[in-house]
Amino acid sequence: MDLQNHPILFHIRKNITPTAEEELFFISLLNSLKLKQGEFAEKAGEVTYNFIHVTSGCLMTYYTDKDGNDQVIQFATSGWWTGDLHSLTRQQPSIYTTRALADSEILQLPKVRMEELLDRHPIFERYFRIMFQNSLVTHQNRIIEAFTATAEERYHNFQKKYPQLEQYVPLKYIASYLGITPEFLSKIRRKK
Amino acid sequence: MDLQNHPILFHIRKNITPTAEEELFFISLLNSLKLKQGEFAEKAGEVTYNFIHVTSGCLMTYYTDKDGNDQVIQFATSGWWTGDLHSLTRQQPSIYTTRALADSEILQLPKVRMEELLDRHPIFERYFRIMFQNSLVTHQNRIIEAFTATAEERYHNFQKKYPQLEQYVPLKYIASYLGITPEFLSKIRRKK
DNA sequence: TATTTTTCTTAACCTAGTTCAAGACACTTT
DNA sequence: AAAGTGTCTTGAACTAGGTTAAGAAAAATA
Repeated sequence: MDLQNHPILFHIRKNITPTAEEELFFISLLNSLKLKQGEFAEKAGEVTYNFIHVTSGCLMTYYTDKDGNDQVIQFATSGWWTGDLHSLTRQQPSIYTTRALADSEILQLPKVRMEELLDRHPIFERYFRIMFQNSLVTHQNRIIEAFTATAEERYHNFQKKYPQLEQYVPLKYIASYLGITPEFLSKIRRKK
Repeated sequence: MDLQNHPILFHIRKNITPTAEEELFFISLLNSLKLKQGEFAEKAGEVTYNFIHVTSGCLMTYYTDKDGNDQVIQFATSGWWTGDLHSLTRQQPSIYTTRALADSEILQLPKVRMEELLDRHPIFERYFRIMFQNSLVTHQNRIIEAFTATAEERYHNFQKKYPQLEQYVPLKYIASYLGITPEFLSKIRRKK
């Protein structure tokens, strides 16, 4: 896809109005990448620190605990940002893994380049501030949901939020996202 | 407390380096307020949209669902920001309530003034971007914890994270924060 | 000091969700 | 077509945590 005319620019222009030069600089920092289903964009333990924008397809970001259990943090469909904020903030290896659930196109913004961007063109601070602020609302809602809704309610909310995902995402990842076992998700499905 | 020399300025200077004029302007937007234990800083349904910085004491922010159940989202001790991001972002009445758990001193930054601040002095975008980014890490950890840890583990993590809170926060709010009933928290406590 | 109100604990019973183990279904690959 | 592999379902037994209701302790008020 042509980077000079990439959909991400339209998203940016909804929130801020950079100059042509600033846009060009931003674009120059990005790695454009195609992932096949199952491929990794970022692996836990590595020190890559990319911030990732999903152009098309779908990625998931998950955390693996000491017992080897995966906990899916989020699904990122087109137009979303994802990545390991934790390691982006501190100087530590990534604790999350980001992986393609379908053939996907992504843009990678490496940590150091993001810092470069924000130092040189502080106008982008606003863009990321708004993005983080919105993301925080989503996360707060997820916390409320986790504590107050039943597994069945969470499942129906998931279906509303990601209408087409269920068709190609293996059930075990959906179950993980919902915080239940695959077996129990199977039982919920049967009831319908 | 003297606003010109307020601890919040030291926190700001750790992240950005505003001019004296910018600092003064920021300070001029803040309402300084003392709350007695039990008093409200923000009530659900109202249209105040304050962003709140806790100078001393402790506040909690909670969500009340249609059945009248409270879900505590976070405790904010000194140095923290809190408030209703949801209504801060959209033009809707607040869905969260923020209340003092102990006598507290706070700074209120009304939504419209925050916008004014960011428009006039974009350097503060960076300050809030960093703040939201850090907050997001905290929220992500809480989601992982909610789904992977047992109630007992969450309780012990809570004790580590907020060492002195348990002494003056009513058990029902701690239970709510942990996503369990007060009765079950009582059972967990007995085991020790 | 007595009284009322709120907070916390205990116990008996109940349920949402887990664990384990067996099959069923859908795929590739041969 | 057979055989192998991964994904999904089903069921029986179990456990973490909820519900209800009663009482104990503590704090507020008279």
